[in-house]
Amino acid sequence: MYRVYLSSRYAGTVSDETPERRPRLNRERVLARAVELADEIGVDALTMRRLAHEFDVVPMALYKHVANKEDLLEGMVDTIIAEIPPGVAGLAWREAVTQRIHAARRALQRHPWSRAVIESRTTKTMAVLDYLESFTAIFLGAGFSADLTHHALHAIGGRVWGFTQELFDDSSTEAPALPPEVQAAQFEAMAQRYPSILAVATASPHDETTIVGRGCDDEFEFDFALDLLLDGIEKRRADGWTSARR
Amino acid sequence: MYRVYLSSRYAGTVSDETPERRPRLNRERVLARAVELADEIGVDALTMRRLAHEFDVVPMALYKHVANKEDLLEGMVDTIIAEIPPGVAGLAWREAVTQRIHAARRALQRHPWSRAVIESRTTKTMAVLDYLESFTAIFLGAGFSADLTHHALHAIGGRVWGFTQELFDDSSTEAPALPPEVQAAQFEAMAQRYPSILAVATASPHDETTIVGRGCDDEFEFDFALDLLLDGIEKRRADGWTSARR
DNA sequence: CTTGAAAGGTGTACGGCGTACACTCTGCGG
DNA sequence: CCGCAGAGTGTACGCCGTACACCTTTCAAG
Repeated sequence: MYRVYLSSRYAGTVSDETPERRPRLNRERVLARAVELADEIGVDALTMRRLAHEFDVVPMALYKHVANKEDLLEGMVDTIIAEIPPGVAGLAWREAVTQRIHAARRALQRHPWSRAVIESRTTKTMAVLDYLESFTAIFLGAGFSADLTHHALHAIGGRVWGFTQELFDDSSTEAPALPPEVQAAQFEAMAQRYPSILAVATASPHDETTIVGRGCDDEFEFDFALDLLLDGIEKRRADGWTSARR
Repeated sequence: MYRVYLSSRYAGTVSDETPERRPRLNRERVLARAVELADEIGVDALTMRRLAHEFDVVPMALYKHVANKEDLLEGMVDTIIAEIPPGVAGLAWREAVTQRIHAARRALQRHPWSRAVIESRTTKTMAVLDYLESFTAIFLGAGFSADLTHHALHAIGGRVWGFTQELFDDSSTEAPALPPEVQAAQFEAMAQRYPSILAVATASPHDETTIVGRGCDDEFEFDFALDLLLDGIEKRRADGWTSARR
């Protein structure tokens, strides 16, 4: 019985010479593996049991390193936010903002679950606040009033993380190859009921330079919207906008 | 035994005269009660079991009316989208868009869970597409190119529903009255580490016309951001913007 | 080297979830 | 009156997060 228990604590090797003891868990290793696992199987499939299994450990073992699942997710967010490279100094505010947002976007896009998790967390961790602080400082440092900065940040919203506020979820998996006559019928019904949507949806692949069949270019959509917002913010600032008389 | 089974199918009355048979369930009643219940207890607490309990019915009874929980949520979304009043005709495009968005916002704000549920659904229901069609038609009808309309819709994104892309969750419940010296210490630490955030966060209550202590005005933030976007869209259109050379 | 406490890992168990499946009962058109 | 489709029931399964008591390992102080 003692042997059995011990053997369960050794890694894959069956021979008991040079048993190669499995390293202990710690919060960092738990979080790092959780992030990887969420990347692989999706955050919904990430359960305490599944994660524990990755370490050949019983589920409750994780609770020595994270308080509960909420704490795990919070720690995962902190982990990936730490991957955002720091901003470069000496840029004009608009370049600084754009650069920072794109850096965040690149980092967080590696983890498709980040948007849902970040947005569903209500309490902000220090890592989050640090990023937001660096972001806010850009505006104030460029001479923006606290008032305008406040509203600008609200307007940019989740885009500070590089998130798009998606409307159509284009990344969805397509329906698996319906027979052509059914597809044609669907298209016809669509054209009848949703002529405007159809006109718009089929517009973008018509550009001669674009690869045919390609849907929307996320990056382009993102930059388009961000430019709109920054244009507006710049103009409000030049006009000396203030919210005082509201 | 027969009596027992029967009695369980009668409403509150104990006397068995004029037994007042409980009306049968149907999809509409299930969805309507689900919406109410989600409003009351939050969508996370809305479970098949809890909802069934509302009807004094066994959980599996619901499955005669909805395919599964996903279908339930989808139906709930359709139900509240149906509450959005139709647009009024004959407005200039910008007024039409603003009016439509505010109508959606008013309708959906009555259901705080709507944002999370709508955004986490990947497949669009007919009600969703109908709304989007009416929205798209405004732009095309005003002479926007399909190209610009496409990108404009992406830029507006979730704001077509009146959603704000929140950054700070101001609606969170405050920490329950810490001792004042702890609060002061926290404030001091905050001021040290997050000076910019603090400056911005405390800026808005300083307006002389605002009620002191009031946080951000959601409605104002929303309109501010929407104006920014519509300004930009209007300008792109006036400039004959096109995405061709990208 | 011994020891003892802190920290890491185990095992069992509970209550909750969505829902599959087989059933009983009800209402209604013939 | 019958029979049948559809409504509602009851039981059960496999997941989930995690409380609690326990055992084992580690490591610094004696």
